[in-house]
Amino acid sequence: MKFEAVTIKDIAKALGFSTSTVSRALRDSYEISAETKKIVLEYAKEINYHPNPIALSLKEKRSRSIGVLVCEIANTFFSQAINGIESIAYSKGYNVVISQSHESYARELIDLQYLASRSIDGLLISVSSETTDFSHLKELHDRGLPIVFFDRVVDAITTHKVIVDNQKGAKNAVSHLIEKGYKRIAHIANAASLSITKSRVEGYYQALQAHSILPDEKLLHHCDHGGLDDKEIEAILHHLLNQENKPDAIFASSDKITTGCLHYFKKHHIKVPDDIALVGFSNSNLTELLSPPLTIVKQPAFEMGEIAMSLLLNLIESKHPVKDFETRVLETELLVREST
Amino acid sequence: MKFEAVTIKDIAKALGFSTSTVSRALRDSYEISAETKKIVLEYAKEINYHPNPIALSLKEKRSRSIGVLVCEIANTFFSQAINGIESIAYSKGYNVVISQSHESYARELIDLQYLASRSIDGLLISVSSETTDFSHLKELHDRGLPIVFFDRVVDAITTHKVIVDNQKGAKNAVSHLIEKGYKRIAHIANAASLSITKSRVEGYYQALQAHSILPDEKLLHHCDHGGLDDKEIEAILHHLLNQENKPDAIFASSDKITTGCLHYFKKHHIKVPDDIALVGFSNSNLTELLSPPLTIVKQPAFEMGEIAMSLLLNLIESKHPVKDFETRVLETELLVREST
DNA sequence: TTGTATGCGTTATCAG
DNA sequence: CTGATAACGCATACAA
Repeated sequence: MKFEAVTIKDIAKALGFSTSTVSRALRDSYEISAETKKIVLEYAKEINYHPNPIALSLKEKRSRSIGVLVCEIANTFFSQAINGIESIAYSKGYNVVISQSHESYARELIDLQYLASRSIDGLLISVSSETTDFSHLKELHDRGLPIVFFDRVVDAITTHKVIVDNQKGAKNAVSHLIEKGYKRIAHIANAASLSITKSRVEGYYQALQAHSILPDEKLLHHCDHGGLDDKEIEAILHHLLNQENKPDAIFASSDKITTGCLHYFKKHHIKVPDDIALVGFSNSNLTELLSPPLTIVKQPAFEMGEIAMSLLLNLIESKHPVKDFETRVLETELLVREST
Repeated sequence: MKFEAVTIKDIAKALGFSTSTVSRALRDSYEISAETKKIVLEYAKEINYHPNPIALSLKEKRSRSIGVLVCEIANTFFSQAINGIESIAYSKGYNVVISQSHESYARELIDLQYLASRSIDGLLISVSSETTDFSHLKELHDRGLPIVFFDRVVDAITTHKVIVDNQKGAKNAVSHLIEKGYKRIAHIANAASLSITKSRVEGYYQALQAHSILPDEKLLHHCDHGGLDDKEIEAILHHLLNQENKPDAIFASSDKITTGCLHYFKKHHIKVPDDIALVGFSNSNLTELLSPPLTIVKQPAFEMGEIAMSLLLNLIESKHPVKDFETRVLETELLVREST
C-alpha cells in the first residue's frame, strides 16, 4: 500500500491502550499520567507517527489551508506578494493553495468554485481585470468565507483590504515627469473596472491639475485585458503616437503595460527618454538594467502579502464575528533612475 | 456558522430518502430509478450542493492534491513551469500546493515534511542547491509517494524525470561565444551539487575542446548558494576580473547568475559586450530589452511543467506499480540577439 | 487516570 | 430499487 499511514489505532493496539488515551497523550492532555504520555510519545516518535490532517479537517471543519487567487504568478508583483503571504501562512501552520485567473472572469469563477469546494478556511484575492460582477464573491462572503482583498479590491464587499496609495503613487510619478519638463503626458491605464485603475487615473489628473495642465482625454487609454495580450498595448501606442500633437511622455499603470511599452519602443526604434519619456508601475528588478534605467513606481509587494495574510488569520481565528474592518494603505516608492 | 455546508444528509432529510440513496443518485448509480435521480439532482442543484472533498479524501485515502517544491516562484523559469503544471493539474481536477525552499536544505526538509503530512498524492520537485543528502526524498519515495523530478533531478532515485539537454544547451552557448571570436571564456556555474550544473559544466568543456581551446580551471567558478545572495556573484566576478589574463567572455549558468552579472557590470560601468561578452541561461522576456540585447539560453519551462505533471498523474493513477521510468529530455533554445 | 461511544461527510457492503 | 450500517482517522462528551 502506498504511504501506509501510521494511525492512532496502531499505536493503541501496539501499546495496549485505547485510542482515546493515545489521542489525549499525543495532545498532551492534563488528564493523562506522565508515564503513559512518555510511553505513547516515545513510541509515536519511533514509528514516525503523524496525525492525518484530512481526518482532522473533517472533524474540526477546517482545513488549515487558505486560497490565493491572483491573475498571474509570473508577474513580479504577485510572486513577491505570494512570498509575503507564504511566509506568514507558513509560520502559522497554514497551507497556501494558489490559483491564477489569467485575467479571465470565467476562469476566476471556476477557480473560486474550485477553491471553495476544497474547503479553504479563507481567501486572499486580487480580482481579474475582466471582473465587473462581484456577486460570486459576495455570495461566498455572505456564506461566511473570510476574505481579504489586496491590490485590486472590491469596494462593494465589506472586509479587510490591503492596498497602496495608488493615487499618490500615480500623482508622484506624473509630477516627476512634469517637473522634468514634459507637458503632454499620456496615461496608459489598466482595465477601467479595477479599483487600482480608478485611483491611478485620479492621481494622474491631480498631478496635471496641480501643475495647471489641462487634461486631454485623447491621452488616456485603458488596457481592458490588463495588457496580457501584447496586441492591446501595441494598438494603443500606435494610436497615441500617430495622432497629431503626440504625447512627449507616458505614464504606464502596471508592470505589464510598462514592459509592453518598452517592447513596442524597441521594435519601432523609439528611444527613451529622447523620443518619449516613460514612467510606470513595476516591481521587476531588471528595469534598472535598462539603459537608460527606467524610473518606476514600486509597490511593497512582500509586505502587502504579509499584512493581507495576517488580517486573514485574524478573521479566520477570531471567535466572534468581526465588525471593524480595516483598509491598510501602504506607500509606493518612486525609484528615480536618471541616465548617466 | 461559517460556510454552512449542504450535506447529503440535508438532502436526504428534506426529500425523505436515505443518505445512501441520495449518494447513489448523485453518483448516477445504475441501481437508482430515473425518477428518484431527477428529484435528487434537481434539489441538489437548487440548494447548491457540493460534495465535501475532505470527507472524500478521508474515505478514498487520497487528497487529489499534489505538492510542488521549487526554490523560488519569483524565478521566471519556475513560475512558467508552475503554469504548465497547473494547466494539466487543473484539467484533471487536481489541486496544486506550492512550496519554496529558497535554496535552503533545512527549508526543503521542513517543506517536504509539511507536504507529506498534508497527504499529497504526489510530488513534483526541483531540489535546492544546498541539498546534497537525498535520504529524505528517498524515504518518501520508498514509502510509496509518487515523485517526478524536473530540472534539478536526483540521479540516485529511480523515477520519472523531466530535464532539458543542459549539456547541449551549454555547449551551444559557449560555441556561439567562441565563434564570435572570444577565447578566454569563464563559466560561472550554479551549485556544484546540482545535476544541471554538472551537465552544463560538461557542455562548457565540450565546446572548448571542440574548438581546441585548453580549459583553464581559474575560469570556472561555482555559486554554491545559487546566486540568491548577490554577494556571492559579486565576489566571483571581482575575482575573475581582477586576475591577470582576464576572461573576455562569461557563460552564466542560471537566470539569477546572468542578471547578477548584469547588475555587477552596471555598477562597475563595464560594457557588454565591448568590455566583456555575456551569454547565460535565462527565461525572462526582459533580457531582449537590454541594449545591446543579451543572447540567452532559454528553457521550455511551461512544457516541462506540463510533462512533469502528466508523468506524475501516470504514477498516481496507475493501478500497478510502475517499473519503466523515463527521463524526458527537451531542447533548449539559443536566442541570439545581436546589437544593431 | 483511562476506556467507550459518537460524529464529522461520504461511500461500500449487505440486507431487504 | 432502496435503506441501514460500518468504516476512513481523529477528538471529545460521557462513563467508569
